[in-house]
Amino acid sequence: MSEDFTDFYYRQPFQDDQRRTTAAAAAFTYSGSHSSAYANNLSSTFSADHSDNNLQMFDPTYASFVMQGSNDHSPFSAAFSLSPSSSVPVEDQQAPAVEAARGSGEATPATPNSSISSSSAEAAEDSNKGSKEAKETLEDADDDGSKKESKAKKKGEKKQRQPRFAFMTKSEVDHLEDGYRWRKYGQKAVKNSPYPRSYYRCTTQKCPVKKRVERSYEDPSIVITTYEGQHNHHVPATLRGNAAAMFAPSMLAPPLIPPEGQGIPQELLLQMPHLYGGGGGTSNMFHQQNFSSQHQQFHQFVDYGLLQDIIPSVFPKEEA
DNA sequence: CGAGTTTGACCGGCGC
DNA sequence: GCGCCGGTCAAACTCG
Repeated sequence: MSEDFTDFYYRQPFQDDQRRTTAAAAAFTYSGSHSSAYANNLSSTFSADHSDNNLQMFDPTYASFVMQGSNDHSPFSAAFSLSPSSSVPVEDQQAPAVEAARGSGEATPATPNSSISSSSAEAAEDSNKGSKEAKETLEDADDDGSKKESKAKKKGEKKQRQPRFAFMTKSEVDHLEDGYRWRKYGQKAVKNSPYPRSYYRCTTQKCPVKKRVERSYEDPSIVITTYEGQHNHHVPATLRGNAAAMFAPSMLAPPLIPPEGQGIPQELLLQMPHLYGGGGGTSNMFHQQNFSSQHQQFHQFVDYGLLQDIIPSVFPKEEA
């Protein structure tokens, strides 16, 4: 099905962190150009990660989403495609996931429904991070000055891991504007990469959302942005231009719909349940079509605010 | 002066 | 137990 992608720009799962790669789930790709604050000719790969609850690992190439064209003025086109986990001839892109799976004991070919154990590595990270995030949230909640005390205090508790969404974005700009305001709270060198990873928190009070931004060491033109958590507020209205007006309340409670479709990546179901009509088809449900026929699905997807949240200006405003 | 960034220290988990 | 590592803290700093 990869042949269906005429404008397949870039596609590969996480490669910066093998452990996270195991959880890098559906990836779909879009490319387009626009003239906002973002870099022109931007293309992204999206991955969703619900690694802490019943992660299902599947080929990150399983689903793809391509769009081209651009902003308000220019013509716009989009394509969406789902393909069985076989068909992507770009071999190196699945290497990290597979290797990571091997690392956890089994060379799971990362097919949908291979409910994974692969998350073992991820789970390790999860538990690791889980407690930390627990502490964080607690600190946010009770603003006593002594973080370390409270952290030790509530050590036992584990906060459930927030859903994570990662985007691989071809951009020269590290920190992509997404409509929210972020405060950087850390930066770390990334192992095996010359590029550091930056940590951001949403500056809105009590908003738990964090994001990490780093460059792919394999392709420095790729920026990997990982969002974690859900905004509990709307996009600040103060942002440049009319950008804010275009934002949907993103990541605002993405619908957690029980996966019914067999063979459909759970992550995709979680994000785009409407696209599957509750069905369980495993074959290509969407092929590249012209924009008009795709637009509706696309728009529905946008309504969930994920991509729009990240790169809103790529999305068409409104259509007649 | 407030908001955001930088950066070294620190913490907890994990593997050896 | 020790070292490594990812993630976070927080003081100092910069910027508007």
